[in-house]
Amino acid sequence: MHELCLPVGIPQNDVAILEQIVEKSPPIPKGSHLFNAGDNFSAIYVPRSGALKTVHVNEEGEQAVVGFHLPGELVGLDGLASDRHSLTAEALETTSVCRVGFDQLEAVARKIPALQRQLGRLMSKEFLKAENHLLLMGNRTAEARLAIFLISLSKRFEERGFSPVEFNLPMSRIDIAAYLGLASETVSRLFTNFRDQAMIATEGRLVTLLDLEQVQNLAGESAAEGAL
Amino acid sequence: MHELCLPVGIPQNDVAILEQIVEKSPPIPKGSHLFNAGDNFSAIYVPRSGALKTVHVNEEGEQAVVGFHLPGELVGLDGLASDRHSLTAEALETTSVCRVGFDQLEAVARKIPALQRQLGRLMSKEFLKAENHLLLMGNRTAEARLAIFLISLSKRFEERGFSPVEFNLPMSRIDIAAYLGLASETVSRLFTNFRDQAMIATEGRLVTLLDLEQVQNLAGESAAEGAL
DNA sequence: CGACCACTTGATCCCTATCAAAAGATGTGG
DNA sequence: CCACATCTTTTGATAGGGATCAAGTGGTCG
Repeated sequence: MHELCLPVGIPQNDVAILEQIVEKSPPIPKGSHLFNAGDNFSAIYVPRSGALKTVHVNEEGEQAVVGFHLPGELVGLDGLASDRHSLTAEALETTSVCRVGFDQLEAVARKIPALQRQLGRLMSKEFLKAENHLLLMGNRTAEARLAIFLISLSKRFEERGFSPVEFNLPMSRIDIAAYLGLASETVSRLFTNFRDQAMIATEGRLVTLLDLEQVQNLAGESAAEGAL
Repeated sequence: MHELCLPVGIPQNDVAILEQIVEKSPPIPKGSHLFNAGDNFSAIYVPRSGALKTVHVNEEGEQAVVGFHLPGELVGLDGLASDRHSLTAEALETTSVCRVGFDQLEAVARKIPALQRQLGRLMSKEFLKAENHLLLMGNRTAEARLAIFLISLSKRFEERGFSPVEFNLPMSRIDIAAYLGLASETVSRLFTNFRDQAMIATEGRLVTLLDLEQVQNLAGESAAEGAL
């Protein structure tokens, strides 16, 4: 599915039509921006390889990470409400994306009711992600936040055919901290703790989950819920 | 606009059509549920009077407040992704709502492209609200959170033709705390502090903003952003 | 090779949760 | 209409989790 740059659950017979409006862009380098807050909203994107983060930068320059986007995951719907992006999307590593012009997508969707509904579902899913993120930030210990984060990543990698127990984090500790609402020092310390308890092994950004059950314990039952 | 049970920006000529699919339900009493997490998703709602909160109740029974919904504000889109509601909507006081069957809304939208786009915008706006809530919870002091909350409420009341400086909170301190990710004691103390500094006056749930500028200072510039 | 980040680890402090208790509210049934 | 039960709100005391400040190490890129 994500080879076709289409995130999820599109009926087979509609794929051909969609393929026509998908543009494959050249890879963008690490650190560069796919779009910036304030840019006109013209398209949604799906990474084919690499990874993105979406961030909100406030007036004081602090940046809050709103989401991470692995291959096959949607980016860019934040611009739909006002025709301008409210977030900035930045490549965490060299990343190639598929671009789907929104006007064209709407035109196609108008002809195919099933696709129209899928589009609505897709938006709603983005909403649920934000909601889950919210629940993560509200009233959980730093330990639980990181545990939930690791489990969420594990699931997402697994869904994409990668190992759920050993993966490379595309993002820095600083980004993780900004995503979880913590200080980067705290995140670093937690990784150390988890390692000392033999729950995980780390080597730089390579993470191995050694005792998944224990991680899930720390995460609470909430880990069973939807992927972040 | 909210007299017609339609939240925002619907072109005049489409209103007549929409009126046909809007059902006005009898008022529901305080504490009762408009829908529960797990319920089938069949409609979206707009309060005409009263107020609602949407909550996520986890396995341990703790409840996180995801949003408050004043008259004219949309409720229920959380169910779209999976055809089941992920949240519970509870009346904070006696509340009457308009119900818009989603199948019917989709059918109408299919005939009117402009409406289709509005619907997308509406969903995206819900997404932005969640995102703002997220930024609120991440890395802000309790003081700043409450200040932002008060300013957001002020704006929303103003948009509905009520006084922006004196209003009755429909929700308890406990609900506010659960929304802001704080303990209810902390919220109570903050109200006291704000009152002691002559920023606000309170009498139970009646709040008067005495020094809006100072409240905005505490909130940081972020208060200038979108309504929560 | 040097400058600049990312990361780790340590020490300290402060904000806010938690525990406790009392004083309003609110609502119910007799 | 009052009395009792229950919930909300306030205020106090205490403790702890995580932020902050600081310094050193390691990795990366120009």
